[in-house]
Amino acid sequence: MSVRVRIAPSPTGPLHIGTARTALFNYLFAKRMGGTFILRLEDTDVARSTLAYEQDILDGLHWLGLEWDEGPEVAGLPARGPFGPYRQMQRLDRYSAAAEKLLAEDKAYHCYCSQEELAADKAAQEAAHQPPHYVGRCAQLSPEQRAAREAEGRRPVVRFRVGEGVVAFDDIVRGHVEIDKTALGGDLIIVRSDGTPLYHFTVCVDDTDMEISHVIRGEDHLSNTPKHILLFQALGADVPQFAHLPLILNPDRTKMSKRKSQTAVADYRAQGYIPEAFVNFLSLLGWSSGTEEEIFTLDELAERFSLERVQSGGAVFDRERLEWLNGQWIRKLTDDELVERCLPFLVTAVEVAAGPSGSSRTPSAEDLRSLMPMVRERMSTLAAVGPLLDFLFVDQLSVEPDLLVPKRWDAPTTAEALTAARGIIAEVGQVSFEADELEPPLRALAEERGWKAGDLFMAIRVAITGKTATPPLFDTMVALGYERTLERIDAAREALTGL
RNA sequence: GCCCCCAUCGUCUAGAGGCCUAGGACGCCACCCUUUCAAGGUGGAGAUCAGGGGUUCGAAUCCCCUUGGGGGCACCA
Repeated sequence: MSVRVRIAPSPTGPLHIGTARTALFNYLFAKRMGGTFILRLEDTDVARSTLAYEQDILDGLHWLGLEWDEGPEVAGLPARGPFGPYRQMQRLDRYSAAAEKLLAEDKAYHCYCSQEELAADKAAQEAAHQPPHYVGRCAQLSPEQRAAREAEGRRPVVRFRVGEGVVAFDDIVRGHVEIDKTALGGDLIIVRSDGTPLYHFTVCVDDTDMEISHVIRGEDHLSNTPKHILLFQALGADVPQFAHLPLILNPDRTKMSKRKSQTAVADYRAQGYIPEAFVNFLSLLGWSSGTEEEIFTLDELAERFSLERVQSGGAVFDRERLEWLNGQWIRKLTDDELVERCLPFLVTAVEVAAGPSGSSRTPSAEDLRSLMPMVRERMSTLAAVGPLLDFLFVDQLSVEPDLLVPKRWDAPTTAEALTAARGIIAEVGQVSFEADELEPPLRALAEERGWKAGDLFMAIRVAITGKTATPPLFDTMVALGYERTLERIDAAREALTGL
């Protein structure tokens, strides 16, 4: 039996962390088992589905490297796979055929209950402390009764007969699960009164048609699984294997949500997280290799993954850990790769630093390439290049005057030190402006005047960068250039006289 | 309310009866390196394995109960 798994996102919002993790685990399982990974778009909620969301989801999956083997036509690319269409709105005839079949076999029936009747039932059940369920008012209507309701102009929904008893299944991650049918809420609606099918039904029809062998999804679907099993059986289909993954949680241990966490994959991407780290991080939410290694590429994960090693308790999304992993992965990239990925972040950071009226030079790939060695181990996200280098490209540096004076110093000392340092720097620059040439004479100056070298360097650092945390000072001076280094020191001296 | 699931350091986890006086990682603290910030190195604090009963010569590991947490109960997906 071949392994066929799917990810079935609904384009009613941007790609969510939880969907991405589910996609990843399905992908890894398929790769590991030599199976097929399928993408199916569940777009039957026409009111909330948009093309923009669909594009965001597709972009996100591509970004993560989760290429699907079968899927719909998207953005000009043709559909792939023999089980299409892979878009639910193109499968409506399949659902109505399946519904007709269930109706014909009396496994489903037309229900004419109004929203008001249903609401009243629910209220009564609540008052009686009973679980909400459909009372079965239309379960045994005679042809005459049906005709009477039709005559009133009522449009029926299709309800699936749930019956009595217990549904049991063996979940790959949770083990044996049994749920009594009375907990299912009564006969469930599979087709709306407007004729459009509902989620639980479409999933089962599609999974059957697409010969899905394993349904790997979030734990929030565990309670729905009996409904699906019943539907599969009624459809005369083989019931797939189920594996319910632990939920990804907010810090307060509730299901991860937009309200309490950042849930859109695109937002992390925009903040400079890289896919290698993101995939690695996601893989560790609910799964572990069983060894003490934890840095893995997508391919390495695919070699090691198994559903048996999936955790059953929920996992809090820990941003600090993601950030650490991101830094690890950034340091693994080559300079060229890093330059390519960082450049857009640097460019916008420079624009922001220059301000709406300020002028600046737009950094090039060559610029960044030469600066890479001094920043790469200082970045945990791509966006971190910004504050590390933006001051090199803005024409007018704005420095907080108070910052100019090192902690142990006062303004006159600082001015004096900058003046002395300027002289030395100017002198060195006459011959060759290099980091190795600058450091010894400046250290000598500090010694001579009885200053701590660190204080002197800090004064210069702030003067030329406007910041107290920067890449190594002498490299920074060289990167800035002789002229501009002196200009900025002069500007700082001037600013100091005002203090 | 009803049903289901879950439960090891703050967080992610290792652990499938003796190897556990519970291991690793993130974070935190200290020290080293050091011109700042990082990175790196070393060390440390941090979990009576939710609690209580069993089973067993022996339990974090098996069973039961309690407690706590979460999820699901739509003409949403």
